[in-house]
Amino acid sequence: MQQLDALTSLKRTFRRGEYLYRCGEHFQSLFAIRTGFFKTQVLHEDGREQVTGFQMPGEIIGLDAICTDAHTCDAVALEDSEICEIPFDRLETLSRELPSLQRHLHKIMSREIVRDQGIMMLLGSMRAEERLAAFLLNLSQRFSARGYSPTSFYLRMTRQEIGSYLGLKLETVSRTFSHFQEHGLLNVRVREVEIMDLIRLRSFVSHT
Amino acid sequence: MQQLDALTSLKRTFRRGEYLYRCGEHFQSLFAIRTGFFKTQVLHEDGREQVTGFQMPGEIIGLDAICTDAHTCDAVALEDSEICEIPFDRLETLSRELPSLQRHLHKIMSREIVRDQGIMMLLGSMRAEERLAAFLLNLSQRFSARGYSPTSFYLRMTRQEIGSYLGLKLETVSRTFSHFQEHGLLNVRVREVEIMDLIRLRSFVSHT
DNA sequence: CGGAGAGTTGAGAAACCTCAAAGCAGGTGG
DNA sequence: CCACCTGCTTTGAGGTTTCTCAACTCTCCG
Repeated sequence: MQQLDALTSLKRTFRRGEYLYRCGEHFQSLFAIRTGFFKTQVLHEDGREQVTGFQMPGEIIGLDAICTDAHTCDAVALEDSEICEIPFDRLETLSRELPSLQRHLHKIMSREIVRDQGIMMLLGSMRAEERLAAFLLNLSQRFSARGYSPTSFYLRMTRQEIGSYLGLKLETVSRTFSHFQEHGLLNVRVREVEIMDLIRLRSFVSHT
Repeated sequence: MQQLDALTSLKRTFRRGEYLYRCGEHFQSLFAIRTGFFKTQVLHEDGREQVTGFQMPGEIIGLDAICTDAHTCDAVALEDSEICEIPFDRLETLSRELPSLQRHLHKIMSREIVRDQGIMMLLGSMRAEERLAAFLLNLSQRFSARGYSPTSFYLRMTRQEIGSYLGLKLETVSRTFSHFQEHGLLNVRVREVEIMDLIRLRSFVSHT
């Protein structure tokens, strides 16, 4: 347990807009978010960007870098944040001694794979309304799990970042928000979202 | 080493169309493909399917199931295949004793995460021609790495399966193949593909 | 030789994107 | 403390890509 504490004792803070790491940098540590909000993104050579995820407190980032010892994406703070740095070689050493830690690490990596499958589903076979509904429900569920309101929250990311994540243009995201509002599903005031009809929003994702 | 051999001694064969596992089944083992070809797919409740990957010899499948002890997708043989079953609890036990095995496992899981990121990029920000070009180049590279021709190969999957993987309809896949052929990039005869201009095909993905 | 599944091609419709203009909000410097 | 500036958001109109529906062809088996 002392060892576990030691493993998570390295804390650092980041201002909004600061990079936690950049694509290509040498990999040494995973990062656990304590407070704040991050995005991860892959940049294509021609300037196109793909946001690959939005991370909240309690989530681990950097797993993609293990396979090549170099980060394969950027991680950027979307608001002032605090993270724990977890040196990966020490995590591996410790997980050889603690089977429960080993299993936990494997589950975290596996969960990331499952999360990515869900995004593939979203990008590959849903239309704009379904994608945005799925996105909002995912945020709702994650805020809820952290003790915040599942129906009322503040978006830390721009329309363009949402669009990049969902494979849509920012105008389409904006229009879809307006569309949901017209139909009484949401109240949106720029980044402040209030879900008015969670049930109907869910039905968008599962059947329509 | 004896232990490693024991770990991979469970072999099974599958006929084309047979399921290696199905979504929801209890998770016990990872599977290493020895010969053959598989696809993995997620089925949505309303019948939509999303192909999440095509797997070749040497690749490991089942990693998604670790996090919940249940498979989150189906794995189906696309041709007669042979696999090694790797009981996961024994793999974990052994990897606690062999740091190099532990590291290897982590790299495999991380590589899967990176692969998924690449697909997100593809689905989120590429158009049909770019997607198909990227897909073909990926196959080319993987066949090449296994000692087969990088320019001439047989597709084990249907147009619909390619389309599902790439987030396109089968007609669009078919048209895009024809389009590539008209422009002298490929020769396609149904499932037999010959890449005529690898360079130009690459330029499709990186810049156009 | 016949049937079933897979693939190709065409025409029209729908979804989404592009370009453009205008409105808003938040931060900064005077 | 206010005015301005910048970046973000909204909304509209028209264009493009991809989808849908349909017909036809091909290939592989039995």
